[in-house]
Amino acid sequence: MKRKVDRRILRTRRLLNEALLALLVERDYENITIQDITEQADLNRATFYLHYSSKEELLVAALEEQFDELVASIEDLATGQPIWEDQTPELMTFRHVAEHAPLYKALLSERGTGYIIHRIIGYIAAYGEARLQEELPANIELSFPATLLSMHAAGSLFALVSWWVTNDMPYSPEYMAEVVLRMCNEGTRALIVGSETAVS
Amino acid sequence: MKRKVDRRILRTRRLLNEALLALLVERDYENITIQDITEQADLNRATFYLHYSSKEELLVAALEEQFDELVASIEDLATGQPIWEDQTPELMTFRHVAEHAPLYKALLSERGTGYIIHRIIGYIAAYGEARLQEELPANIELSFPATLLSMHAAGSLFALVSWWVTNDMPYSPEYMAEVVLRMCNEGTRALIVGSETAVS
DNA sequence: CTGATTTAACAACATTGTGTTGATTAAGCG
DNA sequence: CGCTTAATCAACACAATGTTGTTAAATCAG
Repeated sequence: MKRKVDRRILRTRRLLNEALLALLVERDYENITIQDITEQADLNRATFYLHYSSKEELLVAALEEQFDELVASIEDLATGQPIWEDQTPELMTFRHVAEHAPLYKALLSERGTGYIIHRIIGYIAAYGEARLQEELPANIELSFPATLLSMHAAGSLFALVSWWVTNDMPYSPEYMAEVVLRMCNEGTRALIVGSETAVS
Repeated sequence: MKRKVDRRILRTRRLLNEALLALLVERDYENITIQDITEQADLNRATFYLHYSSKEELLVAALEEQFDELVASIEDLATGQPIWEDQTPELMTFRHVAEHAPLYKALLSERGTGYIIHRIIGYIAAYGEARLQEELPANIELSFPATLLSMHAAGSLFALVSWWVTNDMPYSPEYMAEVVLRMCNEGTRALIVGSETAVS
């Protein structure tokens, strides 16, 4: 049943994997060619195509390995003894990203894969932040930086719009807008200091 | 001050713009070459380089035009008479996306520019949804689909992590995790039907 | 351990896209 | 009208792609 995987295959995939991650740190993803990867890994370029059909496929494989490592450490938390009680998955995530900062920075920053996505989310966030500063009266202040709040809302809106249009718009625009508004507004309310409920 | 732009320049840019958007609907962004674009626009390939230095630059220009159209319609709302009171920017956004569905679907779907981003957000959302179903007792139900809630949280987490690592981690992981948790949890609480506060 | 079989790795190939050049044509501007 | 400059065209060297058939190495049966 469980056929032994050829040692060469494992070795080659690992080499390609490491080569891509190494190159990602020092160069934009878009500017990394398959030639570069195989050259870095000291493999023939044709060998690449025996394992992956595109750069994207390799990147996904490499990333999933990274994520699985993160998820595994989170799962360990669930089963094992919690060292500190405040070790939430969210905190683990930020710690994990900090640990592999060069990689994630290369991957998520301006000139990486998500160039356009970044622009879109940034565009939404900038608009939201401007609107926030207009609408917030002077006597109300936020307990968190407005930028974080804007990024939160922009990310949520982007993800939901993206999911919605990709899945052929299974709900009406009105319904989706209501969901976004309620989720973001309730979250926002928690961060406002000095609102009328606080003046008890 | 305001020098008149040569009519030929405007014409060429508009043609390139339209050509790219037209091609985006029927082909993946990655598989569209500059040759294709100029061919579709009936322009010489060298002409492209007189205006843009890369495909990405053209795409950004084309998208910003789209967005500006959306923002303009929102701004109209703010100054003009509101036809219906419930026309929020969020609703306008979903309507705008629905109107240009083929373009946005091509742009945001699996095989578009944001292939990797999509995978990452999807990965986070799937994990979150699984965790949600585990932790939610049977007697508590959501007033919205769990998938929407997961996408909301995943989008928020992604945007914040992305912003954080891109800006060289200006806050501690602990602080960031607290922000994410509070914003998302408060939003989530609003969507839960049957929690103890509701059983008054 | 050994030979037969499988298949990964390789070198070489034709093809396609890129980015730039310099000379020519033609459209817009005052 | 004449000046300016955008667009065209042909040609270029270069880089990356994806696919050949061949060679070498790992696996497995006996």
